[in-house]
Amino acid sequence: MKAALPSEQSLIRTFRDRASLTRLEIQEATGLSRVTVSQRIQKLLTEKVLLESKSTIVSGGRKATTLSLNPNGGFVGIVDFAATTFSIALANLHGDVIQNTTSMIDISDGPKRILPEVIRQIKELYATVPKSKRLGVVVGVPGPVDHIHGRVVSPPIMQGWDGVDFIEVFGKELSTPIYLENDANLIAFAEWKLVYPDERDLLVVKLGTGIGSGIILNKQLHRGAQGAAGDLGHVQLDALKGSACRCGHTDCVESFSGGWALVEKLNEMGYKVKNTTDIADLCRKGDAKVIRLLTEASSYIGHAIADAVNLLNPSRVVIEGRLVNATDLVLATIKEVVYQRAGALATKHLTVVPAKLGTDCAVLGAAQLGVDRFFYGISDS
Amino acid sequence: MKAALPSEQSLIRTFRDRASLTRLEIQEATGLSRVTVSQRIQKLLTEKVLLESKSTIVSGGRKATTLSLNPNGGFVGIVDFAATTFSIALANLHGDVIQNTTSMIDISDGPKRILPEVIRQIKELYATVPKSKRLGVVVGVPGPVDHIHGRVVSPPIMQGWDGVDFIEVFGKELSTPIYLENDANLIAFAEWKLVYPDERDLLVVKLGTGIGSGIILNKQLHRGAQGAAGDLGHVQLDALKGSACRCGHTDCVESFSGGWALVEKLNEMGYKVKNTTDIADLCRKGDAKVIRLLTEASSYIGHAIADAVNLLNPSRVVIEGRLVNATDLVLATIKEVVYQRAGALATKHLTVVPAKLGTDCAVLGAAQLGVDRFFYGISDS
DNA sequence: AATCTTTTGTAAAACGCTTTACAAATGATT
DNA sequence: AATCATTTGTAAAGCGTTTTACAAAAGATT
Repeated sequence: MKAALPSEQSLIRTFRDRASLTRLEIQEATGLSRVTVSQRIQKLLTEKVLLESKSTIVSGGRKATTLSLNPNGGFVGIVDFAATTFSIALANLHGDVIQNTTSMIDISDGPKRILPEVIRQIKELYATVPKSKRLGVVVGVPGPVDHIHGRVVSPPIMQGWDGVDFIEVFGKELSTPIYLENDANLIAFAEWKLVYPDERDLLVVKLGTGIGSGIILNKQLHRGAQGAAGDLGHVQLDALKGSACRCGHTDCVESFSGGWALVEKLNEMGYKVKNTTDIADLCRKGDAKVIRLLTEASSYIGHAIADAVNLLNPSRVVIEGRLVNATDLVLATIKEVVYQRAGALATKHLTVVPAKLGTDCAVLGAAQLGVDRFFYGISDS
Repeated sequence: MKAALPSEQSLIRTFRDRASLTRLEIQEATGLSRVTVSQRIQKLLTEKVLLESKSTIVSGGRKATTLSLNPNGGFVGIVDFAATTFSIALANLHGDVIQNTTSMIDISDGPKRILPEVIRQIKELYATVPKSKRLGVVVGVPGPVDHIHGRVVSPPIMQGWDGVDFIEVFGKELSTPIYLENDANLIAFAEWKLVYPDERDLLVVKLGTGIGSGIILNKQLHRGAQGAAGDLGHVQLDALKGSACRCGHTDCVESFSGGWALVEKLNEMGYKVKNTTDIADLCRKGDAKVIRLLTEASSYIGHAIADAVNLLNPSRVVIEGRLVNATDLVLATIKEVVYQRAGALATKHLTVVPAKLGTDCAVLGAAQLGVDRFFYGISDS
């Protein structure tokens, strides 16, 4: 395949932000001349990269024909690991997830027992897309990712996975580009691209078994020098004196407010809970003790977020997690603490909202990330 | 003046990073063809935008002629406000500060008493550069900057300056573009461009009367949604219970570790100190009590930096301020706390160093910022 | 001094895109 | 049905750039 013309590239790229466009809108968006746009579109239509459809735009003159990207022009494979599940999915160029199967696992069983089945499934799914339309596979993992070496680094909930070279393993099996990404970043990416695409500086906090965050700054995912950015859960608070965290430190926010810590505490208090879903259920039943604990936990989370707001001054903070919807007090407490502790200027126009997307958020984010690769090439997004 | 060709733009832009280049190097850097480079350079040489000089590069063949940007092709005016001084300076296209006069003031005297003299001085200096070579004036202020409206917003040490429209005021007087910038950002920009130009993610902490920081992320200055990013000084620590900060909150790092707080504390302890210079002198004399206080202050600063490192995962942290050089214990304590409290992955390749540039750092940063505007146009840097 | 290597200049052809100009399509308005 | 507004197509000329090809300059090496 010969290299595409620069005009063709930028023309296609305009379809990243808007699903359908008229020729005129493409002219404005790309800055290309009418002639060039006309020529390129004709070519792309015969190649079936673009599709034509009559629009309904009434403008007093000839109706503009609307163009949209053929969603079947390319597909992204998705492998998303979580603590207790993994998902194998497929997305098209619109970022629509057109296939998605989730299987239960215990991730701490380690790669030797889990990887073969994962590889079998993704191989089977990815084989269904024609070779020329394979854009790559995005792999999401619940731990810090070293992007240079393509592996997870000392991930607290992925015991036995330290140093596994995902890019090597999946790349060899699938012979396609592999993009490894931390799941908090995937969630942030999803909320950004699908819900708040115009936001420039966005902080997405993930409250789950662990506590993490994905950071969008200047319309880019910020990963940090080692891919460890966004580690909100291990901000240390003196108020938590002596509280041991699974990360090896003490006094981390997560050591009190992380899902695993709450489960531990509640079991000590005589409850029988296994995970955050159980805790959420107790909240919904109105259990005062549980709600009190969760409120205290929220206030510590608020501390960490307030620090982040002081430092980054985002325009919006999104809070994701099952517990956010368990009781209004979680979000209310976080908001209260953030507005109280962070600086006046940084909080003046700050919005703190719950996440809009649901449980498949990470898969959606992976789809968006994979699609981005198609539009913008190998570069970072 | 007609619009410059795109090739000319990108050709000139290569001189932002390297002072002198051969034609071959320019070809590689721009990706332009030899012919175009040849033609454009000839034009730029006759226009005296570029200067030619024999190089000493020995390569076994004809020696390459080295080209450099004529530093007198444009000039940046600089106004830098600090708590007790203001500087009026002029820089050329190399970013060299070729004029710099500093005057003593008390910034809390307010704009009505201070601005007239500042305007008189910058007007006089800026008038010395020919109209066609005026690139604009960079104004540095010790407070948060609202970039949209061009004013400082509730600056703690700039009493009476809240809401002053710097862009309006200086713009009208000088009829030239005005760029308003927070001084911590200027310092960060200077350390980045002049000392660590290859660093992608850099945190520069400024320890002075107040405590602030400038953040370089993804090779860009991160200002935040309201220009309030980098507010490290008002991270709140529970360990400082009840300590009142001048920002109106309590328990801020600055309320203990800021220069003003240390001065207060030492005076209460019976010392007679006016500013951080006095404190530094006491440290150098080996006063154990002062050193102990400063060490404790450093540990709190370390807490705030550790949080920032967890969140941003920069590859380097630079600490600026008079007190850093007062005793080795400041940097040592900060390092110790950061490495202990921040995550293992984020600190594994982290370097914490004292600032290389001296007291004129902000002016140097303003020069670099102004020069950037020349190279990259109106866009952010 | 002759040769080699590397840098630089120049001219001609080709390419991608823009500009300009004219024309046609298509639906709304009168 | 005639007119108008808007969108779209096409052809020709021009501009900036690249590619190709040939040549010259200038210092190092032999």
